[in-house]
Amino acid sequence: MRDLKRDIAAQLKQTIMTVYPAAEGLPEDLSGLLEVPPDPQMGDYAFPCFKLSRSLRKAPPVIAQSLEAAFDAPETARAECAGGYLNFFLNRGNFAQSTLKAVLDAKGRWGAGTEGEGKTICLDYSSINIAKRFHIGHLSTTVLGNSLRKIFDFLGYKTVSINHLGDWGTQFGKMIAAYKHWGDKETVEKGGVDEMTRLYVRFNQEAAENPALEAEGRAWFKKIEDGDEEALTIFKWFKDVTLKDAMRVYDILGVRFDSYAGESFYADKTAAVVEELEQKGLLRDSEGAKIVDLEEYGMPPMLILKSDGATLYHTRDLAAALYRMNTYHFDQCLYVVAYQQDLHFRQLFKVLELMGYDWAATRMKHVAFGMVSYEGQALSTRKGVMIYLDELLTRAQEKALEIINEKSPNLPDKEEVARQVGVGAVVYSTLQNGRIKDIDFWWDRALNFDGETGPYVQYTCARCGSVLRRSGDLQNAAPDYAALDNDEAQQLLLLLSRFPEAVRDAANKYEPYLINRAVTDLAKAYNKFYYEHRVLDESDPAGTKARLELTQAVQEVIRTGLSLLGIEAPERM
RNA sequence: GCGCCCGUAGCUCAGUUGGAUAGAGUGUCAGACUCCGACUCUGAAGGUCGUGCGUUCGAAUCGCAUCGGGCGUACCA
Repeated sequence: MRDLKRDIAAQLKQTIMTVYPAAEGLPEDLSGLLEVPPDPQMGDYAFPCFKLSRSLRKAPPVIAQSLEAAFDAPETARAECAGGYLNFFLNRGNFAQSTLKAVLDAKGRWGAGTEGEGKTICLDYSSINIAKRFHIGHLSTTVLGNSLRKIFDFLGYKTVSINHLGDWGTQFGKMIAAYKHWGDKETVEKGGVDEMTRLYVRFNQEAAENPALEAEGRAWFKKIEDGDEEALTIFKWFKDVTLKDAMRVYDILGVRFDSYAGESFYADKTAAVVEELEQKGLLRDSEGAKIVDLEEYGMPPMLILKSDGATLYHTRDLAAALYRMNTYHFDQCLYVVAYQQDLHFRQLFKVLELMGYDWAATRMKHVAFGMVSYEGQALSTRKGVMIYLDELLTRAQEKALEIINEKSPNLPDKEEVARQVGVGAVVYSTLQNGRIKDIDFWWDRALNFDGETGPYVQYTCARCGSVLRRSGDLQNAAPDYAALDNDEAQQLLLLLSRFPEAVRDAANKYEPYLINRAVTDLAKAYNKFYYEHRVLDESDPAGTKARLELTQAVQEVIRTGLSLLGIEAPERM
């Protein structure tokens, strides 16, 4: 596509060089200096002349005036000075035509890119624990990671999505012991994760009175480590039951993984890491444990081996990082993990660096996000402060179905649409704000479908589809883009033209909410356009055709944006 | 104590590499729609951008200090 922003930047540069041949220090491409004015009435793009005033030793308004007089590119835009700003108003007809052509030619992939070709990104997200139920505390990592994977796919990267399962540790020995004492196969099969949790809770209760149980638990874990057949069979079965539960939620959300290599996968790969640390002289004895001292870098030491010689998650994470580099040769490895673990990752990356892996400093990123609480209280299964994901998703779908039954009783596939809308509402709200913000969960907020919500954006998309279905023969007319020479249509076109930038912004900052904003802005602008201008007008086929193209472009880009968030857009709702 | 993060409208949050009169949603109040989908649209009200000093032509944005809050701070993950 002809990039109008770049065109303006090029014309502007030429103008500056003509008027002020002595201008110095200008970048090759001025488009980075162009801004979007706060009010669309002021123009579509603006150049702040303050940037030139020092080197030219002239007042910004003077510069703006002389540039306005000399700027001559009517095909692209006209310039108008306002104080120290030079504002550009795009040539509306040309802008509409070129933007719509570009969007529609992209065939649903407007904003896609090839900048990631040949590059691999590992994304570590969701990373659930075995024998624990999927709850709202896991929502951010799952939804963020899924969206980031889609965004990087869209930009041509090869992505590897990894569910780094929490499936290693003494608690699994305890669970086996509990199972041997009080459990039976049928009850666990039927009760799933809940039953396993019950067994674990009972174990801890009884162990408080009967310390011998603790030793039993440790013994079972030792058996897992040593590859005992019975222990491994039960352990693997616990994993299968947990994953089966989780998979139900993943299916509803449309989330998938390329790898489920979790902590147990790295259990036999830690010895080599410890050996390597030893060889490189990084390991030190301290209070009976083995550590890497990081005092020089202002951090507490990283614990590698406990005083009993056992490994820790730190150790397994080191092994995992090296394994991933050797296996996938990643250009980036992202850890979508809550900010509580910030120190852990700073230590991890630093130790890798000290081991001589320079890539750790540049290619590994902790994509941190905020904490989830429930009505102001920290989540706690024990205290009953907990919302499970299947419950949330079920209630969201029920609410959606209720609204559908009321508003569109004759809709086909109501259940499927209710799933898309209900899940859309949950995912949308999770990706609505910067990821570092803490989230306090309230039911009424989670189930609100009015205002800036997923259903609102989905509704707008369906509304576009409805108009397009009704268009009939009007689709065959030749478009007259003068029909889009109004503020509402132009605002839409601007948002469409800026969508690719939003995708890249989201990728560079690991912030899907930027795409959320882009589609929301599009939906709002389309609803306003729709309200002010009738799309279908039998007496004006050419104008109608132009409005239909705009409608189709909006629908496609909203659908693209939603899919990058992990949200589906139903045809009708 | 030290480290990381956060502080913008009643509430939830945006605010681009510093740039024009600090914006949305929600809630409150008041309106619009004979019409392509009323899950729509418009308006009003609501602000010492935690506070202070500094840098700058210009600060919500950068620096320093300070107050408030969250998280972390070696044998859990």
